[in-house]
Amino acid sequence: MNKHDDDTTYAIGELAREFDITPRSIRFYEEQGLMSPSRTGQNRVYLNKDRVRLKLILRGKRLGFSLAEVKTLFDMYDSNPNSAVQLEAMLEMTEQKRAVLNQQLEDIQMLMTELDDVEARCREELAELKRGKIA
Amino acid sequence: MNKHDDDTTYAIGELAREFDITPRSIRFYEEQGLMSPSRTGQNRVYLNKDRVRLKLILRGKRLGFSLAEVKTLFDMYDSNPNSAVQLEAMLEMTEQKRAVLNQQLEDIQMLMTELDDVEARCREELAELKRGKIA
DNA sequence: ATTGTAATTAACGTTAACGTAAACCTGTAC
DNA sequence: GTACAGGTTTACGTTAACGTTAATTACAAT
Repeated sequence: MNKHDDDTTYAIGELAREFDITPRSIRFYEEQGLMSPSRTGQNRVYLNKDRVRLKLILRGKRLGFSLAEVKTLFDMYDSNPNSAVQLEAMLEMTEQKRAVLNQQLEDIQMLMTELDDVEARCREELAELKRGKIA
Repeated sequence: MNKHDDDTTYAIGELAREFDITPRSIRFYEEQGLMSPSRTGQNRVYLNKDRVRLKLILRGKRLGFSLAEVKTLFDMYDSNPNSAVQLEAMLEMTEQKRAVLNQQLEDIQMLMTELDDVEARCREELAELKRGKIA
């Protein structure tokens, strides 16, 4: 029996704490059509599949996907699971993100070099100040 | 004589086309205190130093810096480059940014790895589909 | 003189992803 | 029974970085 058994249920606050987000965010994801938990009376009850969905949403965000993009992927998966079309759409999206990340890497390298320059000039001027050359 | 000679001037539309942004954006950067081009009558005239600034702004954006953060950096660089206090403040700032950039590098590496995983699983499932194992 | 192109300021509109406040219900603890 | 800790809906507020008119100006060509 696993800790995250299939019939374990969660309140909204529990999930919020576990993933370090606010209940508001979770309700917002539902409002955007990304989750649809069941209810007990008026209270939301989350099953393990909902928890997994939430995890996927957050990972998507970390990967730089917007909620709308995540929803697109979910919808495709829900309507036609494991279809070649859906898988290829997914691949296309990851490729895109990869390109963005590569661009960012390049930019960071360049900025690092510039930081080196600025820093070097700073240190030089500081040294001259201390030698009293400018005072 | 370089193509981007020191006394070459640019109209706002030229810069916009060169960097593939709108004139509105350039005016907005000025409004935020990131640039201050000179004027001919009421028209903005950009020199090479302005062009360089714009380049830096856009690189900052690609790096995920907000315009406010870029402005902070500019202000530091512009203000009193000869005072020891300012120089050391600048050094501290660059060190901080360097730390942030290193963190971002790490994050990007991790995201890349995650993308690799997602992609690999996609390709596997696609392969199985094509072998007719699921059909 | 008119058309066209590029520039200007001013000011309201937009998007994403929630934050925040109000007013309410509800089960458990004391 | 009352306080409290959680849950609920509704709905307006927030931030960044521009977009999008509108109304006007100025110069260049036909």
